[in-house]
Amino acid sequence: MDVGKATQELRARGIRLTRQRAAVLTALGRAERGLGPEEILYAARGECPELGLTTVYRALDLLVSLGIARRIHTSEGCATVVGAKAGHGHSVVCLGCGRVAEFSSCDMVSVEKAAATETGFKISAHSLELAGICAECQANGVTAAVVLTVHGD
Amino acid sequence: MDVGKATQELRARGIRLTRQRAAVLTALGRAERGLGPEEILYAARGECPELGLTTVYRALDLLVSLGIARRIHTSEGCATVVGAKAGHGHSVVCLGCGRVAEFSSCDMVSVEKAAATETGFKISAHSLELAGICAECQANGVTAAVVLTVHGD
DNA sequence: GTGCGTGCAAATTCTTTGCAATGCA
DNA sequence: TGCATTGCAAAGAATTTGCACGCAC
Repeated sequence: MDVGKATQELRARGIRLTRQRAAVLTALGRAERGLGPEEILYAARGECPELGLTTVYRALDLLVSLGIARRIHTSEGCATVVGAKAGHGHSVVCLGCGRVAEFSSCDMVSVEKAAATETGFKISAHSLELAGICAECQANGVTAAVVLTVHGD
Repeated sequence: MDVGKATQELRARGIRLTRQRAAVLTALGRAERGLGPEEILYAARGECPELGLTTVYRALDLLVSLGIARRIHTSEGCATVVGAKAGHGHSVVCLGCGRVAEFSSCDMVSVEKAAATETGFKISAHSLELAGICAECQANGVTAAVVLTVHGD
């Protein structure tokens, strides 16, 4: 996530950039993994010690609704949040270390067409999340899914 | 979901088929939408009046872990459960009426390859959910997303 | 009969809300 | 300065756990 871009986005929408929100943005920007509310609180307090958990919840709702952050869904829960690149994108979660990366090249046309044929639905949106082993864990020989598994298949 | 197949699956694994579990299975089998724990409780009490909410939670955990049911993730929450067809499959949620259908033809090879190239991850699993308008809602001219939106994009 | 499974109630989380005080624009 | 935003504490939801009893196998 690009913190600079994100703050611009807030300003552009006339939303106040408070110290609290800046701290949450910084925490999300620094994290390589998805973070839960408590983790964000802890991480962001380095920059803004008086930050409260309530504010973290409110800031996350805001950032997610603006598309600046994205929720990810793991078997550990669905409250985890990562910073998002601009534009359409999806997450890949590392099954070894929990690291989250993003990718944007999701050509779902053929899959959506197949699903439409099979179900009779007119498809208009997709929610996609991949899981695997990140480059670093591959290098370290980590192969097993230890920490996280994605929901569904 | 095929309730008969599901009960066989339980027996095959040596798991007791109690009246409570049977009632939950029936409720899931009858529903065309995803159901939350309370809804399942209510629906299943027709068949098993003394059923408790705790048991519903426990039964759902069991069924999901066996792949007999699947959780779906909407903006309304992530506790919703549908019965699953056997084998690998994904859900399509109707944005008009909430109905859930399943499809199995998900050829993610090219998408996963693209993601692997972009992120350096070795992809091993995917979690996919589609949203759109079901055939019936299309026929009724329902076009807008009223009730549900999927998380993410 | 033997345990696994259950229901209830209580305990834990997790998340949201009310409201006075604060601080960004 | 004005009003959005915050922090705290308290309310509310959602989910889990402990334990004695009941029932499927």
